Amino acid sequence: MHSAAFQAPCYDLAATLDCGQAFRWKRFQNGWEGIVGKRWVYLEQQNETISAQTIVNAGDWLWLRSYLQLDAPYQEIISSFPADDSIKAALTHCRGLRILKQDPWECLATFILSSTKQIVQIKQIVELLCERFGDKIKSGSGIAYSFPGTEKVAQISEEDLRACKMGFRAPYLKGTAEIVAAEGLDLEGLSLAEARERLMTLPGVGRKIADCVLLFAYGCPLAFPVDVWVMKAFKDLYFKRRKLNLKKALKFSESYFGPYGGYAQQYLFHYRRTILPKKSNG
DNA sequence: GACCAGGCCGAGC
DNA sequence: GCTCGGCATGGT
Repeated sequence: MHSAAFQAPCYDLAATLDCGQAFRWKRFQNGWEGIVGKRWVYLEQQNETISAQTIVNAGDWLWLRSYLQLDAPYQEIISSFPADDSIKAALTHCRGLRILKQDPWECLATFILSSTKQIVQIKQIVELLCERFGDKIKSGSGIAYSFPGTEKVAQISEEDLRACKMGFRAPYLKGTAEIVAAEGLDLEGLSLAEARERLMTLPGVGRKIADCVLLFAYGCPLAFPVDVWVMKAFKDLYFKRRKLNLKKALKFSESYFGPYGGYAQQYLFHYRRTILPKKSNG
């Protein structure tokens, strides 16, 4: 076992790992187990410290610092939000919620699988895909599985993919895997709009999924995924007596929330999904 | 059983 | 440009 400890002030590890931006973390012992790249990792938080354990040599741990975004300018981020009552409430509800920096292919693939699925189901589909087609990895509880790469997924038959319960998303995943295996996924040097446009050429990838990938894997803090929960949050909090459609929501998302809008999005998403539904779901 | 889920795509206006 | 139905499957 290899261990390390990291200072992590204002970091809510549980909220961050379980808020629906990543789908492979599981509660384990007093913390969380997951796979980052080809490594199994156990994470545990105690106050302002996050401790980590791996089975294989963890090297300099920079891969984990990057994944957890431990060096993100958190105070700068949250103080850049508009100071309205809705943002304040969302911040109070989940202070310390962070945005991870995931592997681009895994993020892209899992969000292709996410459309019109509940988060618990997305996790099940991803787990099946990894168990059947990922590489075996030693874990703290026995065996875990890596996320299968583009070449691997491109080789799987649509039938076998559907058997992982992904339904109509199977040809999208396979098609995107084929393209990314051949062409890569390098968005270096592209503007946000160009990167989004490029991602949206892939099968099964529209505006929402493109923005998820840009926010959760490429570190673009202006990407702002608008999904059903964000629409509900906007209606409840910002468009109470006004009509709202997707186009208006996108315009509002781009103009109102500032340079770290994507972070604000995640706070509103988590707030609306975990607190407000108990009051009303319309 | 009805309704909905971190949507996208193609057809028809 | 827009709206709308279809798409698989399982949770609530």
